[in-house]
Amino acid sequence: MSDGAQTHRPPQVLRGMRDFTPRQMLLRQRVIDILRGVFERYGFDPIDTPLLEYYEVLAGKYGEEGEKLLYRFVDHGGREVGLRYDLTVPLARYVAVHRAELTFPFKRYHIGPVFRAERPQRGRYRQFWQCDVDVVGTRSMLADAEVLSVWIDALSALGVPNAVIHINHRRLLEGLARRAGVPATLALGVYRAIDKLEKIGEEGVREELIRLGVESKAAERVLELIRLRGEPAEVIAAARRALAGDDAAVEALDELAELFQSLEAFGAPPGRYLLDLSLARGLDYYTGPVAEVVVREPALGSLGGAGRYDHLIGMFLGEDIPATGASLGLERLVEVIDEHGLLPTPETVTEVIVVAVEEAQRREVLRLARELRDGGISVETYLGERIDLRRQLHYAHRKAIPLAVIVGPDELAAGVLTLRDLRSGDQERLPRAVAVRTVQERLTAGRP
RNA sequence: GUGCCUCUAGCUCAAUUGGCAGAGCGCUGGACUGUGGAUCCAGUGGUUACGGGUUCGAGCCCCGUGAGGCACCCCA
Repeated sequence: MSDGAQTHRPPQVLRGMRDFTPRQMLLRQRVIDILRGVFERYGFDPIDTPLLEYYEVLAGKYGEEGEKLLYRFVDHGGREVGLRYDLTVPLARYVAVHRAELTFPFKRYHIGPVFRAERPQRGRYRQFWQCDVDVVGTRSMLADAEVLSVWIDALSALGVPNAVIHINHRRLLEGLARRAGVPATLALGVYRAIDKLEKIGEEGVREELIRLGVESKAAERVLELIRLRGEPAEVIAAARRALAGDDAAVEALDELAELFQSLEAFGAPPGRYLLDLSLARGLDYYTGPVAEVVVREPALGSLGGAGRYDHLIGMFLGEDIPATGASLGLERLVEVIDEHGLLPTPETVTEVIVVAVEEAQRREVLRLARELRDGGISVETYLGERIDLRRQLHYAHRKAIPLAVIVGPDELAAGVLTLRDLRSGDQERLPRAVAVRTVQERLTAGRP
């Protein structure tokens, strides 16, 4: 607050962070409500954790690239702290802290903001919300299948069109690199390269592999393998032939076979997911099946990432507790929903405004508002200084409030009300006694 | 984090080679004393993102900062 004279800046939000209008908040809340509903129908319970963690808790979990994106600073007590980068590492810390009181397998969902110091772009912010479900304490592929089934239910509950879940397995990826004869030191770069298959094509991947120092024969074998994609059973069979003899890879294929069987048993429609041997995923802590949900229109990259991380919790505990989970990005979901006009959202929560024609009806207006609120209706009365019917209706129109109840001297004398539908312009007179019921009827009638 | 592009009224955008900052929409008031959304009339609109430099003169040229966008990197 001292050098304000030199850098005069208009009031502004920080890069990559934003304000939300009432309309945006109403949409976000609706999306969250839908997700919560799906999560809870599977028996996931909510938890929350602090936005701030000891830096040490977050350090060394995300790989070199991820580490650079951590918000890190020293608090007034001299502690090294960091803003959480995802909800998975805080969960691991949570499990380590609360281990004794948890019932395993522990199923929780967690919805809240996370922070990454990236360069912002469309659908990419420095503060964004993740919506996670995780199962802690079991190696069963049933758990992996369940979180993906949650995804599928969530996406269909939101009406997101053409979202496809790409699934792969970390140890399959490793086997693939081994089989192709890629030296272990190059493996990470190889994963990164093949993950770009969709974006830069086979030719691009080949070039990048060569540039990394992979021999051209090895590069060719990698390309052959990642070309496999599609109907899980077929891809698994083909991969079994290609990777026969590699025990770790075969085991990964067994796990995937089990996962896909379970997924089918969960009732997941076949078109929504596929086995994609080119999917890599960057986060260091994944150890088993990994998945990503992508949507083509608009092209935002992925809407979510998922995977198994059997050693992460062990980093806090000294003893491994296996876990698997799936995460959805709220702002990217909202972006898709907006783009396609799914989930039409009102401008305001107000369902009806009660207006007085003259000062003399003000008390009656408040009394009526009370009754309507007691009937579960969202009601407002005009709070401006001047009672003026025109002004009040203009206000209601601007806020897109659907109904107006008008009380003037005539209505008061006759014990009736005027109910105006601002959407259609229709207007009716009704006895005071049926006000609440009629307003409720008109509200549900006008709703799609 | 690297590179490139952009920033003018609340919004969308104009402004000749450097020469008086404009329009539409919106907003406010009125025509309309019990009726929003239509029409008409009048009014309101600016530290040209911010700070500096060059120049007689900068929205325009130069430097820095901030924010947005695109690509890379990475990812939700």
